[in-house]
Amino acid sequence: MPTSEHAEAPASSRKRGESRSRLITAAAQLFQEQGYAATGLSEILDRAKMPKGSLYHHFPGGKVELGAAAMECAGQVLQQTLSARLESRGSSAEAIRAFSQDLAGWLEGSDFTKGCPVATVALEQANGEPDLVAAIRSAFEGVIQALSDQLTAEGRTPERAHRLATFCLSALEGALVLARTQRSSEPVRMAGEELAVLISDSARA
Amino acid sequence: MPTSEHAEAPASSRKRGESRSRLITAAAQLFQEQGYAATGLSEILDRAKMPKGSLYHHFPGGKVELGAAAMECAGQVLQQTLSARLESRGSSAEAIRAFSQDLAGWLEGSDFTKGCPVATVALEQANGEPDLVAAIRSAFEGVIQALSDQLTAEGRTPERAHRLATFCLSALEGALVLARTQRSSEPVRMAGEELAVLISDSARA
DNA sequence: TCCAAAATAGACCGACCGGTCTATATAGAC
DNA sequence: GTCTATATAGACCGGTCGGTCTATTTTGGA
Repeated sequence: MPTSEHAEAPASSRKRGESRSRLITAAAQLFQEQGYAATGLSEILDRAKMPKGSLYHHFPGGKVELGAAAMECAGQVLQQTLSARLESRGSSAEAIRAFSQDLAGWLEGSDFTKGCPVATVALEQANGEPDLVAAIRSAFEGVIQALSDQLTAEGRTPERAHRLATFCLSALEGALVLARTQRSSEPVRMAGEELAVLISDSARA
Repeated sequence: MPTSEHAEAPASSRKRGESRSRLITAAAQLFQEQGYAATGLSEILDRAKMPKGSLYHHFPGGKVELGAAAMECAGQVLQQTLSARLESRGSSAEAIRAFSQDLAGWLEGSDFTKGCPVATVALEQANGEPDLVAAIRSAFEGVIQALSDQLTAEGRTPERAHRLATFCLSALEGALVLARTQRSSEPVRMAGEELAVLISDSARA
């Protein structure tokens, strides 16, 4: 155990942060696999190996607050994965191709239990808890923005870039829906290919 | 057993069919709006104005059986709407454009409570009840097949047609997810436009 | 008309839901 | 060491869940 933890973050927040993030991770996984309503607090607590008291200590707002945190976290993972691809590959077309392979890998690696961590809750809560909707909206927005920025940097107009980025996310999200029901990552790989071609073509235009 | 059974549509099935379909319709609407797990039987019964006894009379398998019937019904609606567009418009590109406008209209007309009647349940039950998964899979398959047939008739190879049809459905499904969270039908209209262009281009190739 | 099947009606059940509450343990500040 | 957050721990609550069960009403064929 390190002797000094002071620096900028108070030492007392170390364990606090760890417990919080364990809860968020467990919740995000379960919501991703089976949705928000179908996931009971007891299930989350089991996976996080925590008592109920801790949950309501870290998230006084209960399930909704935890859900919002989980959506925010999931959105960041999505966005960071995409951003990493945008940096490592030069073009957005290649980044989308790689990103779709990431998604396909997630599907296969989880036996098709894990698609988009946000979409399941997005659909069932679209007209539900405002806090959840807000977190979900900003998660999607972040992904679109990241892609849109790159598309703009490649010479497209901001309007066209935003359209294209939204379309890419649409296609990948939908492909994840089909992929999970078909238990095949083919729709996602297909979508990645089609989008890469589309983006390349639109660059030439 | 009596030897009756005559004809194929006995009068006794009129009211029976009506009750069944009222339940299916109510269930399909609620599942579409808020998902399978979040919808209680009492809520379905309220909307259908039926007692619980009737539900278990028509659907001895309970919620799962009703859910499967609702998904099947919803899939047919989706497929018939698309098929109608495929017939009325000559080309698949125009049909997709019109179909996406249908979807956008559904969204706006319901204040964004109604997106794809199948997708919500598809995500939350992807690794859940097998009967539901089967109904959902065949619903999607029917839509893809209808579109794929038209694309093939227009001269594409069956493989290419199937790829393209899957991609179209992916893009529209994903667009519906974004549209509901953004409370705007723009993503759907955009997707329709992009797909129409894509299909037209692929015809020239 | 009469009757069995079909359909409606809803009370009732155990299980589990999200949430509250009190009690205990742990750790950093002084 | 002592004191006070902070965090862990889990019993407990009212409500609702899906599902079962027993009546009663309706209905169409004989």
